[in-house]
Amino acid sequence: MDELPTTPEAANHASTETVLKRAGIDPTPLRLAVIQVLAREGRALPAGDILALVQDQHRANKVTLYRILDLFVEKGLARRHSSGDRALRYCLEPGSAGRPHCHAYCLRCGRMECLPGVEGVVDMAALGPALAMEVVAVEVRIDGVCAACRRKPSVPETPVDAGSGNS
Amino acid sequence: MDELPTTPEAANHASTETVLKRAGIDPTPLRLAVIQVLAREGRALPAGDILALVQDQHRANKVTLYRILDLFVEKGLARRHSSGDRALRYCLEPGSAGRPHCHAYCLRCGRMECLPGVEGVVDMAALGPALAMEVVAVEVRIDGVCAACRRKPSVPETPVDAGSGNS
DNA sequence: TTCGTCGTGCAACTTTGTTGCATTGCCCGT
DNA sequence: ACGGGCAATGCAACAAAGTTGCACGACGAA
Repeated sequence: MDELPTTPEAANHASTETVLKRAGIDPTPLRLAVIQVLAREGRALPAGDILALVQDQHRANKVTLYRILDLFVEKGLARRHSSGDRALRYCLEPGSAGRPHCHAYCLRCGRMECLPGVEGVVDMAALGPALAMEVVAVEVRIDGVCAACRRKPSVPETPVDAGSGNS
Repeated sequence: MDELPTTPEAANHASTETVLKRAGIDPTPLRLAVIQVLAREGRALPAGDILALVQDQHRANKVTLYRILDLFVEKGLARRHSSGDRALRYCLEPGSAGRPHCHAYCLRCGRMECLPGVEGVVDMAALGPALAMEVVAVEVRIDGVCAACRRKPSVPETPVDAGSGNS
């Protein structure tokens, strides 16, 4: 299947090329590299990280990367999300199109994992009355400390906001 | 009452000064101006907007503003949120401390309104299995077009991201 | 061939936020 | 009153993320 699975073995040239073509995107080497990085990582990455990973194989410019990411977002292949830090993050739409998903952001290591879809998680009716809005998207982000980081000796590394001089 | 109500008439000097003191913050003129702007607006504002509003009354420097906002966040008076655009936004904790709330972000005019608390809106259990995380905060943002903007003739001004929606 | 378009690159720029350091004013102990 | 220290603020320079303008090469169509 070429439904953009995010498992590593699926991040091969053939399937990603098909995905690009079906989205109406010319599958250039750089675009293939970008989508393969996104598929391989399977989580929301800041553009800088994507660039670094792509540059492992290709000479690539950040402007071109931003343009490719914009194109992916515009064509519905990828999604742009805000994390707790300053950089926007990009991830593939896992599974079929248009199904938004939540994210888990680790305040300590900065990883942002994709979680299942937002349906059944957010009760839109619960905020319906206050929400006289035509809803386009729902962004849900869980901030916390991931399992891997909790196992670590908890070095206070001031990831986003922590100990900036308490009192 | 000095519980940080966000109604305009409550954004007076006396109540905000009390709020600051009770949070252990020395109520300087600038800090009072900042918290009064936040209380008066009652929504999540980017630092740039806050600075502009504060500067209507005070000479103020952006560095000082950022430090004041950091202090408010650290003391639990205000919250920092990411909007669809690049700037972080700040709003007061409406009501009592520690109760997080959702936001509605208008893609057209950029206003970000505060909505009721997140309890009852996000079903944490629904993503519990996938979430081996110590949860620190939950950020919920509804992106869409607010009622006021829908009534307008809909100038296509591509404010942040428009067409990035569902497929 | 020539033209136009597309993909990419480079440099310069903008926006947002941060850091380092100086200045001011207040409190406190003497 | 005096002087030291500290908290609050300001200024300038910096830093990171992202954007804009323009150039250049490849490639297909006329």
